[in-house]
Parts: sequence; C-alpha cells; structure tokens
Amino acid sequence: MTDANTETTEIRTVSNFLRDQIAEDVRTKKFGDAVVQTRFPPEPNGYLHIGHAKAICLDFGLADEFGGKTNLRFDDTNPEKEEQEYVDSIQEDVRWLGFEWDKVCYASDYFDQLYEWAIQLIKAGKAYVDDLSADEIRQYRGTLTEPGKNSPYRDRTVEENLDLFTRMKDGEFPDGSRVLRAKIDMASPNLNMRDPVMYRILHASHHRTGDKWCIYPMYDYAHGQSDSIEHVTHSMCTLEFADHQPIYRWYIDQLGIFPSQQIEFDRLNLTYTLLSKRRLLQLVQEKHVSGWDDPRMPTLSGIRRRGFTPGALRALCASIGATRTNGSTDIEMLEHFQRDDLNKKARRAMAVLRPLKIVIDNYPEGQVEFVDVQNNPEDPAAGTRQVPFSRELYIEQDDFREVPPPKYYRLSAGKEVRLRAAYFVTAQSVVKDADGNVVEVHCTYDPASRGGNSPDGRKVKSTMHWVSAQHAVSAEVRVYDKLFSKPNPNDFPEGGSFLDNLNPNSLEVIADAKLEPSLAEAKLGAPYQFERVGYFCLDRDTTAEKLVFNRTLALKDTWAKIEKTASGGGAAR
RNA sequence: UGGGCGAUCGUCUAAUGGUAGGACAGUGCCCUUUGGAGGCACUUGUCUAGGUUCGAAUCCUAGUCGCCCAGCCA
Repeated sequence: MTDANTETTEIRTVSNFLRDQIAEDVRTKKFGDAVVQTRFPPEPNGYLHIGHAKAICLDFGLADEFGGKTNLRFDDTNPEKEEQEYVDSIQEDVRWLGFEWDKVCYASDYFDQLYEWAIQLIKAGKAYVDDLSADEIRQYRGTLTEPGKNSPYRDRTVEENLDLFTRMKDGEFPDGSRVLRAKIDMASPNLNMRDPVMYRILHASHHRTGDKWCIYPMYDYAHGQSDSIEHVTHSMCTLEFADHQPIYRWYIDQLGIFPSQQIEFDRLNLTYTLLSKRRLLQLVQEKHVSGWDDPRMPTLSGIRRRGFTPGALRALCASIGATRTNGSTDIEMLEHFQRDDLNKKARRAMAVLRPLKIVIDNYPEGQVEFVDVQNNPEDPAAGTRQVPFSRELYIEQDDFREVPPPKYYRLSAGKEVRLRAAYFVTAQSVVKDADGNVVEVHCTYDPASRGGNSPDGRKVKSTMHWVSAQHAVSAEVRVYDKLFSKPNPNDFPEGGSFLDNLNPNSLEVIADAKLEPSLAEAKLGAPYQFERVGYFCLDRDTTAEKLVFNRTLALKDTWAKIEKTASGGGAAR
C-alpha cells in the first residue's frame, strides 16, 4: 500500500476462504519456499469499475498480508479491443485505490514463449492445426448434453502441423481460415476441454507488439502460462472461470511448468448498480451519461470524480470479504462506509443550496462580524475559521415553514432557532410574492446569544446553517442520485431494456447555490461537508469564473424520514 | 434434461462437530451548537426431509432452489 493513500479509517476485515487457503498453503509449503505471488490481470479494453476494486483488494491485499507480491498484468491477447488509453487509466485507478504493484507485466511479453510452447505441444502430439471454419467448429463441439465429434483434421501428422502452424505465424493464411487446437477430448462433459482453440489468425495491429504477430493466443492458452512464468502461487479470479480450471491445469501439466493454482471467488454485485462493461459502454455511447467518468458511473474514475474515496472502497471490500455464493450487496453498505470515511476527514463548511433570504431587523445595518466556526467537530486539530455574519443572510428554503408540521424543529413564525455558531433568531414576519410564496423572512436576534448560547440558558430545538448574503459566493452544484431506479437494473419486462430503469432524476443541477466565502478556495480532490446537507467535492469543470461542486452523498436525513412517514409514504425502505 | 459451483437474519458475512455472532438496513430511547456523528436497546436467520452423533449450520443420503458453461472474447 502506498503511503500517500494511507487512510485513517479502521478497516475491519472478515475472515474468508481465500485467506484460509493461502495460509494453509504457506503452512504446508505447497509452493516450497516461494513467496505468495498474486496478480491482478485486467484486459485493457475498458475502464475499471467497483467490481474490479474487489478483485484488486483481494489480489493486492492478500499478497500483502502474507508478505508476498502482486503483479499488475495486462491480459492483452485480443488486439482488436485493447488500447494504451486503457492501460494508462487502469494503472491510475489501481494506484488511486492505494496499491502498488511489484511489476507491470503483459501477456504480450510472453508471446514468444507461448509460441515455443505451442510448438512443443505440437511435437508431443498434443496440438493440431484445424481447417474447420468457426461455424463448423461450433457444430463439431456438440452441445451441453451431447458430446462433440473429432475434427477431420485432428489426426494430421506432427510434421504437417508444424508446417501449417509455422505458416500461420508467417502470415500465409487469411483470418479465420485455420486455428491451432489442443488435442484433448471432444466428448468431455466440460466444453472447455473439447479441443480448445489455442491460437487464431488475426491480422491486427497490437497496441504493444505492433504487426509482429498475426496469430494471437486465446485467454485459456495464455493465462495459466502467464501466471506460471511469473510464479504466481495463487491466481484468484471470479466464479465464471471455474469451468476453465481443468484447462488451466492441463496446459501447465503438459508443459511441466510452475504449478500456479487458480482459485475462484464471487463477483461483486451492488444494488441499483450495473457492473457490465458492455452496458456501461452503451450508457456512454448513447450519451445517457456524460462519459466514463460521469459521477453517476460505477467506474473508478466516475466515483472518484463524484468524491468517493479509496478508504471507503477498501473498507467495503474488507467487510464483504469473498465467498463462492452469488448475491447482491446493498448499495447502502457502500454509502455507509463512504459516510464513515468522509465524516472523519471532511472539512465542514456552510452552504445553502436553495436560498431563502432572511433579514434580521434589529441587527445594525452595514455591520459585519466574524464568528468562529469549527472546521471539523470530529477532529479538533482541524482548527476553526472565521465566517462573516451580517444583517441579511441566506438559509435553506427547507429550513423555514410558515406553518410548521408536527415535529418540525426549524424556523417558523414566532419560533426561535440557533444560527450555527452565531446567534439565536426568531422569525417575526414574511414577505410573499404575487403567488403567495415566501420570498423573505424577517427575524429578530438576541445580541446576548453571540456564539450560539443564551446567557439565560434557554434552549432551542434546532441549529441551522446560514450564509451572509453580501459575502456569499455562488456556485453550480450538481446533485446526484442513483443512476437506476430499480435494485436490479436488469429487471425489466420482455421487450424492454435496462435503459427503462434509468432514474430520470439522477442529476439535478442547482445553478446558483450560496456558499460561505472560504469555499472559493476549495481544492480539487478534497472532501467537504456542507453542514446538514451532505458531502461535496469540487468538480474539474470549475473555472476561474464558476465554481462547480458535486454532491458525493447526502447526509442521513432523519427529518426527511419523519416527513415521509407522516405523509403516509410509509417507512423509508 | 450433460458438467461445474453454491444455499446462514431483509442484505453482506462469521462460526473449520461444542453458546448461531458481527456489519448494513429497520425500530425505539439517550445525547448533540449539524434532525450529522456518537451511545444504548430491540427485531429477524442455518433451503427441505431423513440419517450419523452425547452434540450438526458444519458430516452422510435424497430432494428443492439459484448461478455459470456450447466465442476463432476475457
């Protein structure tokens, strides 16, 4: 873990079967004196998302626990989909999460070795060149319930296979005309063992090897051997690869190379969240979001821009652990760890999203005083700041009701409340517009209550945030909600699409929020808590003329819950 | 209907033959210069049916339900 990303958040780690397995292997010296070696093997064909964060935490975290090492390996065996842009973003994301790899590796680093091993397998009579078309191969493969049948080219001589494979490599044949296959068992109940394709012809330029190759190894032929070359002891991957373990082992056994061990765990699923590269890509391409780093996206770049933190992600991953059961983690769990992390670190500030002007009639016109406010009550070391107070202020529209509903503690006609760190004020009268909306509230203040306490000891039910009107800085604030309105975005009726589950209110732009002056100095990447409102961060769209903030997460809102229950909306979920 | 994997509070997850525990969510109370944070309490669970055992979430048998696999993708 890098020092720069060391978090204060205490991470509670749950025991899991992967950790147990590694501990057992270390104890029994399954790999001799070799150190625990893992790898995180993304294909550089897209952006990393929260699901990858789990794999990263497991791959790097577990190796770290056992004093081992982790390689970042790009599984770049399909030149048609892969790009340098993605390898760059993946490295940035892994580092952001707080991990540092031992080595950066590429499956393409091993293309020569893989080729030699293919020759070796051909010579051993374990691989052959097949002239069947893709369609024919599919037909010969059989089905889930019926065995496949042998290709007519299966029994070519070693010499012929060697000749053909060499010429495949030399570019003599067009794409799709031939493949190299492992000779295993066309009747195997495991489809992956029915003579899997090892190499296909692809006259495509590779982002690293350029035009050196026109044949490329398949995942199954490359992955285990890449692990083996790197002496990976524990190769952790998701459950859908369990059926590939026999082929993973077969190549290693036939080649007699370092016996890396594959172990599968469950993929992360989150409610209200889609973690499928294909669909995420569709959201970007069809412009349902602004891009891969749209703050509503579950990509690491998206949630980073949104203001989520590595500490929260790591705490979540530690808490959910790893099992072999497939379920769906409640998004509330992520939000909990996120609030927990931010609560300890975020500097507080006062900001009014939907301003309502209040005028303190008995406060001297033109007077300005500065009140001392704590920067973070959770962390006294964060110190205090001076916030200007004056006769005209903004408060949140939600914080005033002419006629208060039951249990409403905030400002209402005749009611006294505290303005945070400033004074007690009492609402006296309202000014309304032609439509009858309250546009201004006139109050009186108690000059003896400076700092927020009355010498006579009287209490108020509510403390509210505020911003001095003449000192306020304006900002655009982007308020995000869930991208999807269903717990399972893939739950849609026939004929429908996951797009039908898009939440139409996932983004609300507040054009002119009023912030306390100190926020003009907000820094990119720093978390802020707008008191009583939520956690926010500066967005990179900010310019010299305009501040733009993203709402990372709202604060828990007990009043909203009370109100919802009272309005007959029932309990909040 | 072939093969593989799995099933514990609403959700996630511990318990490795010996008191079913934690976290999230929910509810109530306390506290609070954020209706935030914090504290306390409460509620809810071993898929089913048999069996082994002094004792079973754990082992055995049979069922049920769920997920994955028929790319020259990874």
